[in-house]
This record gives sequence, C-alpha cells and structure tokens, in this order.
Amino acid sequence: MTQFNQSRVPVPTLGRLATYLRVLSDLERTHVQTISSAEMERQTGINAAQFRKDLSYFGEFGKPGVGYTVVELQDRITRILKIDRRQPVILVGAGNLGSALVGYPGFQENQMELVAVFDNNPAKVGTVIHNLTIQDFRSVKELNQQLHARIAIIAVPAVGVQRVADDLVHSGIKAILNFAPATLRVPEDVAVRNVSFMQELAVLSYHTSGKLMAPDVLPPSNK
Amino acid sequence: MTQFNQSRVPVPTLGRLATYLRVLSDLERTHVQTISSAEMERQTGINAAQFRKDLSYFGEFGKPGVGYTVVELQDRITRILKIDRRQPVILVGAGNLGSALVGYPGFQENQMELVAVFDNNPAKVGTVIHNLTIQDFRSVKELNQQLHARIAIIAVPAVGVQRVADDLVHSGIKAILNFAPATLRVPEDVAVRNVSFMQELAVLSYHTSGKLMAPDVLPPSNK
DNA sequence: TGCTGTGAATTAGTTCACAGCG
DNA sequence: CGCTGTGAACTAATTCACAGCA
Repeated sequence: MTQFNQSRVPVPTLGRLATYLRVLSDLERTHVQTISSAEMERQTGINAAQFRKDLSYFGEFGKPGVGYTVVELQDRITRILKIDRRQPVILVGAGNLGSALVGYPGFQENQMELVAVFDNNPAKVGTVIHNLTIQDFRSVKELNQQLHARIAIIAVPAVGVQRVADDLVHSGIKAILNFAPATLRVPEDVAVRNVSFMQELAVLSYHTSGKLMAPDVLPPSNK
Repeated sequence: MTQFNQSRVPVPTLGRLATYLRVLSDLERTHVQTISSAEMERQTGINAAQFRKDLSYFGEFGKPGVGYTVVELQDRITRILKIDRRQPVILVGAGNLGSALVGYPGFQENQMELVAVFDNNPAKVGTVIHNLTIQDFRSVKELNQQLHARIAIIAVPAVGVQRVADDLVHSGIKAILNFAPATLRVPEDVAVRNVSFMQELAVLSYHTSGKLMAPDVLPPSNK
C-alpha cells in the first residue's frame, strides 16, 4: 500500500537517514548489491524495525525475502534529504572553528557546497581559506541574491549571534546550523539546529564515575 | 540494545541543564539575584514546566512566589553535572577540527580542562598547539595513568576510529565525544555521544523549500 | 498573590509481532 | 520460506493544570 505517509516524519528519523546513507556508500564502494534491515542493524546499531519504519514514512523500498537494493535506496534517500543535487551553504564566522569547517571533507560527499564565508572582522575580509575569499558579512544579503543559499552555518561567538541570525533570515536563509552557545529566535518557517560541544561534554561528565549506565551504548545518539 | 540508565533522569534533561547553566552565568555576571521558571523560558525557549520538572529530578531548588536563587542553582547544577571541579579531558586527532577545538574557549568556562592532545602522525607529534604538545597516540594508555582523564574527544577520520575507541577504553576512558561519522562499539559502562555535522546539515536540507514546518522553532534542540 | 513542585494527560518515538508478498 | 511493511503495544518525554507554600 503505497501511501505517502506525508503525515509528520519524526525528526530523529531524518538524522538516521543520513546514517543509513553513510553505510550505503560503504556498501556501494564494496559492490554489495542488496542489504536487509537485519544487516543494517548490525552495521549501525539501529533496530531493524526502526530502519524499516523510518523508510516507510516515504513509501515502499524493499523486496520481501530479499532486502533493499543498495543503489536504489541510496538514490531515494538522497532525494528525500534533497542532497541529490548540490546544496549551496554559506558560513558565517572565520575563527578557529569556522576555518576548520571550511576544510572539512564530507561537505562534498554529501553534496553540500560551501559557496561563501563571511566575517565582520576587517582584518580577515579578503583573506583566502581553502579557495574561498572571506567576505564582509554586511554584504551577505546582496551576495546571497546570486548564491541562493538556503542553508547557513553560524560559527561566531555568542555575543551578537542573534543579529547574525536576523540578517541571515533577511538574506533568504531557511535553515541554520548554529554552533554558538545561544538560543536563536527565528521565524516559524526557518529551521534551526544547535550543536553545542560544551553541552555534550556536560552530559558525558554526568556519566563519569557515576553508578549510572551509558544512555546509548551502540546506537549513535541520533537525537 | 539501547538500554537506558536505571535512574529515571531523561537524557535530554542533562543537555538542558547545561543550557540553564549558560543563562545563569550571564545572570550572575549582571548581578541578578533570582530567576523564575517563566523568565527562564523567555531566555531559553524551553517551557517553564519543563525547567521545573528537569530540576525536580534532583530535589527542590526554588522558593514559591520568588523563584530560584541564581548562585545557588548554579552551584547545584554544576555539582549534578560533576563540573564543580575541573574535569580532565583528552583529545585524539590534531587535524583541522581537533586543532580548532584545542583553542575553543568555553572549556575553561565549563571546568573542562584539555590536558593532552594525541595524534598518530609522526610529523605532528612534538608540535605545540595552544600550550599543548601533541603526543604519540600509542602512549595514551601510559600517559593517562597520570592524567586520570575519564572523558575523551575523538576527532579523527572514520577509518580506524574503532581502534582508537578501543584503545581509549583500555586507557580508562568512560565517556567519549565522537566527531567521526561512524558507529562506535564500546562496553556498556562507557557513554558515547556522536556529533555529526553532515547529519545535522542533512536534516536541515530536508527542511529547505519544503512545505513542512520547522521542527523546533524557538527551543534549542536539546535532544 | 506569584511562584514552585508534581501527578495526570498528552504527545512523540520506539519496538513488537505478524500478515502477506516475492 | 525470508524478508518487508505496518498496525498495535509500549516506552519516553513533554506539557498541562492545579494544590500548596512563602
């Protein structure tokens, strides 16, 4: 029964789709043709039923008695995540972290193309990192009229980050990956995901030398 | 396979505690004495009842009609998260990302002390970044007998990351923050949290130009 | 009165269990 | 058969709603 469960997809499902994609790439590289949900569980630690259910939100993909065709599933997931074609991404903040991100491999692998880097520090503007010239953040709106990026990464200090977010929203950005330790206020139609190292470390710290068990042993914390 | 800790503190609660701590620091700096759950909601986007419930797992902290004493709450949360004293942390991988992390401010703020950096690249061993000399990863077990770190950050490529994790576990590490896009297999008593930029970007990509709403608008994704 | 603390209700997410197809 | 796809059962997490206290 191919009914597109267009009813809301759980957010954690989307994160897991990216994990499946990673495994599928490995399988493709080693010329494996098909994979069953049980084998996917072995590779990722994610429950086999969970894998099947995650896919079921988007239609039917597998062949009973056989499993899933690697390349076909890969193709479907990339289309679901809209990374079947290049996604332009802009980065704000060319500090330690921002600069490290520019050189991060894996953008390419996931069809994410970093198309511009911005900073507000005049000393940095004009400098080149990894083939990209750092632009003045004040020109973000104007430049994004050409670039058409819908995704932005924020890697600036917490102070002033709200202003940065506001300007990005006015530049047409619809999704923000925020590394600054601050809560952003954005319109309803803009998605935000926060990455906080310190928060992650704090959670881990809680578990050290406690009598408490690890919350998730094998499975990745796919939020 | 995902078995949860026998205590009934939800994992997301721990992440939010770190967020509250951030707000409390700001308040302390500006000499604010008390804060109500409603005001905390305004500052973080986290529901006021959620805030109260999060704290209730650990006892009673507030004064009815008044709110919470900033410094007292700060003190209690740091003790809960075991960051009331310095937590030694070791880092594996001195590449782009690893190096950026070494210079990250906020370790100090959260009483996390980066005490050693390791790499397996002989060209890097001996080099200094931010006052820390890069050590040969093969000496991690030996060195950690002095350092007594229980928390490690992994910032190496996906290939070989399982070996790194195994060695860390044998060196007494009980909590791992993993930046490599791979699923780690570790003993039950070792906690792992995965940070995957590409996964986060994939989730955001899904939300671009779709008719679907952002999953969490104001509240930080404290998963 | 203005707030906290918390059972109860609700919503979200995961896993089970099995019908049914190739 | 061996596998998928999915309603049903379950478990986790959030939010409501209100009693009770300073």
